[in-house]
Amino acid sequence: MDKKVTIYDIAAKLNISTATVNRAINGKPRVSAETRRLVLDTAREMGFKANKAAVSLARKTIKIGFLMAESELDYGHEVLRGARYACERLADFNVQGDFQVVRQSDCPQGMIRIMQDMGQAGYGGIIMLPQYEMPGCERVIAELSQKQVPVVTAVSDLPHSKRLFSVRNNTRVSGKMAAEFLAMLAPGKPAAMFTAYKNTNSLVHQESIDGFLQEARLKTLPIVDIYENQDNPQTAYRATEKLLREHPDLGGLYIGTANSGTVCRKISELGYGGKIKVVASDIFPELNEYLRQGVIHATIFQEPSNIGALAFRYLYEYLAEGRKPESVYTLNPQLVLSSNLELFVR
Amino acid sequence: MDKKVTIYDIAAKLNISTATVNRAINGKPRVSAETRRLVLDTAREMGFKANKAAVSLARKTIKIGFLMAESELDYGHEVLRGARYACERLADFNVQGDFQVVRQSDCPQGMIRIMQDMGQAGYGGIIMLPQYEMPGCERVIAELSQKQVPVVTAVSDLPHSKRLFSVRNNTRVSGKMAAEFLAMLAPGKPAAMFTAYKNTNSLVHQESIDGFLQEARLKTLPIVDIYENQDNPQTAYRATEKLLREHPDLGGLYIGTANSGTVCRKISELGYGGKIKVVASDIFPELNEYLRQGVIHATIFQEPSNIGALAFRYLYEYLAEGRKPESVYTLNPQLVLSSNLELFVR
DNA sequence: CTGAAAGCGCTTACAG
DNA sequence: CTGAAAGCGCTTACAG
Repeated sequence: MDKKVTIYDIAAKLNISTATVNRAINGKPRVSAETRRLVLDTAREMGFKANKAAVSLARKTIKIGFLMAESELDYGHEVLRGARYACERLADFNVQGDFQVVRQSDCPQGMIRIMQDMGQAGYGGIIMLPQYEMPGCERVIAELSQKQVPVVTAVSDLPHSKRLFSVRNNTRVSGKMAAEFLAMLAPGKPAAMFTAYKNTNSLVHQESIDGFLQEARLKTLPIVDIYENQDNPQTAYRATEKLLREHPDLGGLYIGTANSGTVCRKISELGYGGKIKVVASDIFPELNEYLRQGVIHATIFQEPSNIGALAFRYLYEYLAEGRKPESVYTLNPQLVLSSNLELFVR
Repeated sequence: MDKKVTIYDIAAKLNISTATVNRAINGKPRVSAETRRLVLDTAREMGFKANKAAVSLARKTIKIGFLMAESELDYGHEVLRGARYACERLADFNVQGDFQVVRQSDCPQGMIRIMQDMGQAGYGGIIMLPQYEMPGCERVIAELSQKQVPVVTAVSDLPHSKRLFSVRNNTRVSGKMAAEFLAMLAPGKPAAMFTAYKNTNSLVHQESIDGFLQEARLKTLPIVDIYENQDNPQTAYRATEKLLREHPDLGGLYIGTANSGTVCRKISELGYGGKIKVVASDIFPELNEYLRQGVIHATIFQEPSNIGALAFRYLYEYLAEGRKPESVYTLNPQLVLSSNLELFVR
């Protein structure tokens, strides 16, 4: 077991102070280029790795901001909860989270202002959940990243901005799984999909549609239509009615939105329960009952709190440990049947 | 944001030294009962929580032993890899892992001796992968836990021993998922299962059988037989032949063992590929091909390296932070189709 | 039973 | 550009 190398060892070997070693290693100013090279080289030679516990103890607190718009959906709050949880777990490592839920009516201006303030106030980095329309956001992100205050997007993404990285669901794979599953249960029968928004710039929705269609083609599953329900129960309800009226011979349905419950209720009411194979999304109160009755055959789930937790944790690791991030982190969807549902409900 | 409370704050308030506060809080000897109560009470009042970074920096190294028998299966080595990985991630927190792979011929005596040595040598705790037959093991575990050297079981369990906790797969749910999936794909048709060992005291195997049968009953899936293949490709090969000979009308098969590849090969050879719905286990090289061809319809997977990683991490948290462990930690199985396989192969 | 002090491995003003 | 020293929040011999 090779004893761990400390900055003291490097300092001693080079006959310089630990302060200089520290500056050199962490890319801080006030070191001659020559000394820096020397330190860096011997550090590598000796296999030096800074001790994280010591670092976090000695440095000043890292502040991380978290910003989301208020929403009636549970989803965002789950993400927030995950971020808070990650923050608590890191509390002993000198990080502080500042979690802000901005009123819808204040978006995007209010959110942008808070981001700017955080940039002034010495925050280490910022996590934000972008909305569909966020004019002006790209610019603030660029300004902040110029100032070395990285911004991270979660849930949705602003791929053309200067955000450091994004954490979101792998909705493409969700779509593919849904199509493959329906092709197994109702091979060759016409199938349809519900999505929140068609033809928008919303990456995650577009990707789930793409994945669904792609896999359907591969499995020769005929897709009759893709319906939009705008994340709105009312619309979902009516869209379901329309779907079943237009396609009474429907074999499979993928509900790729937050409104699985509403859609299933309508399916049941119209007497289609069990006749159509249904893949839902997320986990919601009535799910167990629908699975038991055979109205739903599977649901595709990803823990939203993980998005928040990972965004927080990865940003921390970038800030505190200089970990080079991926551009996009995607979370894996899981196929949940009635027999493993118990593993996902607390 | 309430400032964090340190032992220094407690010491100052009570006009005693931090050394005494430390002893009181960590249940160390040499403190009067009275002082201890006082310290404990004010610590609670003030909301004191020891800073983990500082603790790990100051205390002496915790040594954790890891013991497994050599095996030709990849499985154990994946578990080992996971434990090593967890150890590396904790390296900055003053933990040291000692990973030992014992020759089969030396089991269980050799393993027991090493455990005893570790107990003498001041190890903080030990992780072991029990074999089916481990006479004498229970006794050593009892001795060690008496000496405050907790032993943890992974993969398999010794539920009647004094092990601190166990980390293993949730094979009951795996069995249930397999049955439910087969009931969906081939409703009412006769189904069978392969297991490694029937009628042994091996908990994980028995639980997967129980889960499979239980769910099959629920979904009225007729189970014609359960075949044993002893984790041996030869046996698996012959058992497959026997199965198909005895039940040419078979609708579904759950391969709940490490030999999915062998079984599928035989199924293909005998021309049953695609005619029987198959749920396999684990992820192995030919899997993708079998999924594509429709020989396998799904596989049930759990990252074996997670078992090692979690065993290490939870034991560390018990040792370093006094975290009270559960008795059993089970890992969730995932249903993998061809469309999400890419997420599981590196 | 209790305390003073050194030490864990870093970072950070401060002084030069 | 460089260094001496204090400090982060604990633990641990050592002395009393």
